[in-house]
Amino acid sequence: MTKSLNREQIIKILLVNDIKPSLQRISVMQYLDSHRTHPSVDEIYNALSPDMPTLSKTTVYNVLKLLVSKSLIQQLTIDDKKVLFDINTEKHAHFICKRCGKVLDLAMPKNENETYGTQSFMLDGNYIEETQIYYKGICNECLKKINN
Amino acid sequence: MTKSLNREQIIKILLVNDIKPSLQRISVMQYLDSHRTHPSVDEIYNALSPDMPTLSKTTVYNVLKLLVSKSLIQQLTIDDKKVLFDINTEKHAHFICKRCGKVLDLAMPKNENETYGTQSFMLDGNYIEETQIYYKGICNECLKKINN
DNA sequence: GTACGTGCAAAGAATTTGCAGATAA
DNA sequence: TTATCTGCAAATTCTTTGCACGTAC
Repeated sequence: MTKSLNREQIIKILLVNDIKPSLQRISVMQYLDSHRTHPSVDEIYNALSPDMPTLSKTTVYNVLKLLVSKSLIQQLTIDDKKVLFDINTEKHAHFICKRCGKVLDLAMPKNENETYGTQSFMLDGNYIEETQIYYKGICNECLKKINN
Repeated sequence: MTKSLNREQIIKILLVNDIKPSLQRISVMQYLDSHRTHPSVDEIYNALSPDMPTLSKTTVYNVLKLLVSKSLIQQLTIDDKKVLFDINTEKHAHFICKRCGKVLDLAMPKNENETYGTQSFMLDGNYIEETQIYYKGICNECLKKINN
């Protein structure tokens, strides 16, 4: 379904959004595109660091902030310990397992898709730019473990 | 609509939930009941501290954690700077203004109420205990300011 | 007296800031 | 050159932990 973006496609996306395609920015985008696991700043930094020895965490913070401001990626606050990131594609809800901490993508509830995701709309006089649905509970796998 | 709870009612709620009604716990509950503004730990501490000089922030953290674990209050992670708390029991969505940081209650989107709020249900094999909807954008008042 | 509750001080973790050097148009 | 981008170190903020004292049944 979702196909990984190649380097050229990522550069194009950055350019279209008025972002200079530095190596660091391309790398963060590429990482988020190929790892749909809602990584934290730390995970992204630790993953990229080996191949980019001079990379600093500050830069990862800077890049992520920039990408969020351009709506290329989404910031998730579902985990109260750390902020997570998700490359913006199709609208979906997020589920966090209270036991193992894993974050999963789930479909948006039915009959709501028209108002959810990244498009903007007015609600009670407020301008809504973003909608996030967070589910919290116990995941499939943890349920099995508990029953054993 | 929503009526403020008196001290006796709060004590009863705590007792029913197997919580010893200490002065600190009553005070935090009472504060959350009478201030439906989604306060942070700091705001609660700063508000109660003058009348309870020995109160410590650790205790506020402890009390809030306990109340959340008993589902008497809800923890909101809509603001990526700090965790917020809400005693409001009726199902509703939350909106945060990206400009002024204010958090407002908004109605749940239509045709969804049956699955949202605090009741549990299964979804894709996962056990959902909690559902939160977060809207982010620019509030009514900030929109007016911008247009001036 | 035993278990529980509270609160101080310290530790820990996540994020931001200030600034200097590197890079690119 | 002139802006922007990067990254180190330090600072800041939020939250948790360890532990000792207090309190209640």
